[in-house]
Amino acid sequence: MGVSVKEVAAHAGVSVGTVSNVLNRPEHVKPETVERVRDAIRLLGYVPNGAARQLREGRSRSLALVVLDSGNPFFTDVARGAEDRAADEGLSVFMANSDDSVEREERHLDVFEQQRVGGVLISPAGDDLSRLAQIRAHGIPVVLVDREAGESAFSSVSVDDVAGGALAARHLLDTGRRHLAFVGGPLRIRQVADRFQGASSAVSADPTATIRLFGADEMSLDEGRRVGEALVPLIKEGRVDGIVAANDLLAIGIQRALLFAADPVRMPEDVGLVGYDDIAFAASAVVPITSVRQPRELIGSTAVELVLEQADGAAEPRRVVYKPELVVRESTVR
Amino acid sequence: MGVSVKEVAAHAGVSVGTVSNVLNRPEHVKPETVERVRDAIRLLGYVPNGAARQLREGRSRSLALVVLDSGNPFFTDVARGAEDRAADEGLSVFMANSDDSVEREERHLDVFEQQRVGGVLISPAGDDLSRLAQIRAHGIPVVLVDREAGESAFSSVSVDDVAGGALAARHLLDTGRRHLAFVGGPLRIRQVADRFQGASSAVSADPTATIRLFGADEMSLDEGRRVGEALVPLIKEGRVDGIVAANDLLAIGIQRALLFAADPVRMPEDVGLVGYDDIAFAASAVVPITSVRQPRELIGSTAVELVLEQADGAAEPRRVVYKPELVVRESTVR
DNA sequence: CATAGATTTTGAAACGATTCATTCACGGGT
DNA sequence: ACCCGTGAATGAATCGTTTCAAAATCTATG
Repeated sequence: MGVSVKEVAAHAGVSVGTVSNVLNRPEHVKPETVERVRDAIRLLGYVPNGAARQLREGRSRSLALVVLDSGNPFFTDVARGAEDRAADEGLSVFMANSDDSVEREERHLDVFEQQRVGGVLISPAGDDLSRLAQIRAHGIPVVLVDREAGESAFSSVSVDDVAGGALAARHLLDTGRRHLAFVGGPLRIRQVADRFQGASSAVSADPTATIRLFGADEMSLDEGRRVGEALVPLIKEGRVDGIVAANDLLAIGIQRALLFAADPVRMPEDVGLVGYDDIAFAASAVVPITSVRQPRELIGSTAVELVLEQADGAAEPRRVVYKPELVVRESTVR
Repeated sequence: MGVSVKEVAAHAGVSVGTVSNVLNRPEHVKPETVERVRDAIRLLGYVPNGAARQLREGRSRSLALVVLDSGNPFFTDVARGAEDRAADEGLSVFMANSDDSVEREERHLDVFEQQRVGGVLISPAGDDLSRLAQIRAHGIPVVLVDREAGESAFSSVSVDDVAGGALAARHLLDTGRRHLAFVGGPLRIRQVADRFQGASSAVSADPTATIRLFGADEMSLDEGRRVGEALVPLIKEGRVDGIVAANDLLAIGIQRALLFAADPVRMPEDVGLVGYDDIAFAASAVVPITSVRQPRELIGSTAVELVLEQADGAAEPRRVVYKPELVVRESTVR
């Protein structure tokens, strides 16, 4: 069926060892021979068998990336960053989508573990990291993405959501707002809780300012619209003049509700709005929305970095935490 | 380093062959022995080495899915359909993103070919299918997704864009509109050209109706807004009363421009709007947008089906073409 | 021209699972 | 007591690569 080194070797009149050397250490082979072997490879259409190579080498030339939602641009960008960094190293990245399901995640991890991938970058679906500990115990480096390692001794790359929440709130205060609303939920999602905490602490630093939590059942457009409708009268009465949304979908929903109310709210005059994540839709909303941006590609490339660290030399696990950044648009200033 | 069948066999007091049988054909092994071997596996934390298995078996238990844009919900859903169907077969799916770049695609295909995946599902980036022909020549089934095979003898799964365009236009005509605008471009994208052609032919069947093409440089929100602004006066003058957008991003941009014009256009009263793809944002637009939906998960599962056909028994390549479906919302009827 | 040293090339062993022809064990029938 | 059949278990051969000690070849030098 397939063409193997053996055929190539025969065709080029050399030994299999030499073919392998041409493939992996051409500088140790006489240029003339390299030429001859390469010709044979081309002629026969030889493609090395990854399984055999991997079996011999013990570890594979690829990394696994398991994300919660492959449709989320956040993860798309993380993936891009990871792939680019991995390519520098001659590694490839297999991406898998757990879709927030623990079983799907489990299935993918099984495959990757059997495949003996060189490392796993994962944004875990549940709270149980024991499976990951197992994988690491089998010698495969694991790096948590967008989640701090906490007690567990994993390397991790994450973004400081407390700082992000503070950034958003402080910007609203700095632009003259005094009574903020934080929209987000459910609070059991750590990211949401952290962002709220950050916003709260920024507000409490200013005795003239207040903040109030408006719970959301999910982080969606429609939920944003629902909450937005409830906010309209409060804004009209001057009891809310700034809104921090826990993500951009909520923010967009909120904006729609405000702008399309029977008696529309003006933005940024009557109220300032800050979203979170800086998705593409935030920039092209009716009134472009100020948003907190996470260094997405950087997260991906750093994650690969940490996997590599763990791989060669069992370095100490490291936890990298990036600071988010504010992208100011017309929803808060003109 | 790793635990292999050998250790498991030793620990359970059986031969390696028996361990393998427990893994693959437990019904041929005495229940008592199965038990003993399973205990040993659990105790030692044995994980089969996929590379070794694959080397011996010749082909891998996984499929590759290469998409143009992993952020596009279309492909996310295709992937889900493919994964589910593959899981039924005990196969896993590795997803890779070519990001519309021929080199990225090339890199991924190299890896997959070396990995000897069981099949490749791909939405190719360029027009050159020779690399894919090569892969197939090496015994790996290839199925084109969202692109017809044309001359080439590949299996393919696609959706009839001509029918989709016709569906959109006819719906506008059926709801009383007479003068349509088709917004989309560039026309070298086959999908766009087909949709336009379908819309045109539907219109030409009705002598009282007209259709006019409004070119777009890209299929984005902002471009939609730009074209939308140009459409406002035409609608006001009654020279356009129905719009077919080549995708939902354009449609959303157009809607924004119309609703936020100095003298806003009413929808659906003054104009009807139909988008294409039925992305989530279409349903939650300010005025929810009627859209043409493609059977996305079905496309994925069918693609896997076709790969399997090609794999066992070298069946004739098949081309499956699905009909799209119209999802009616408030942008065309109240 | 002999030889040490450097450069190339060789080919067998190893990686870990599956396969399959062969051997083993155990009853039942005569 | 013997033979046969059936179900269970064995283990050597195999897949395609990489590695590395050893062999072969070449180069420079005395």
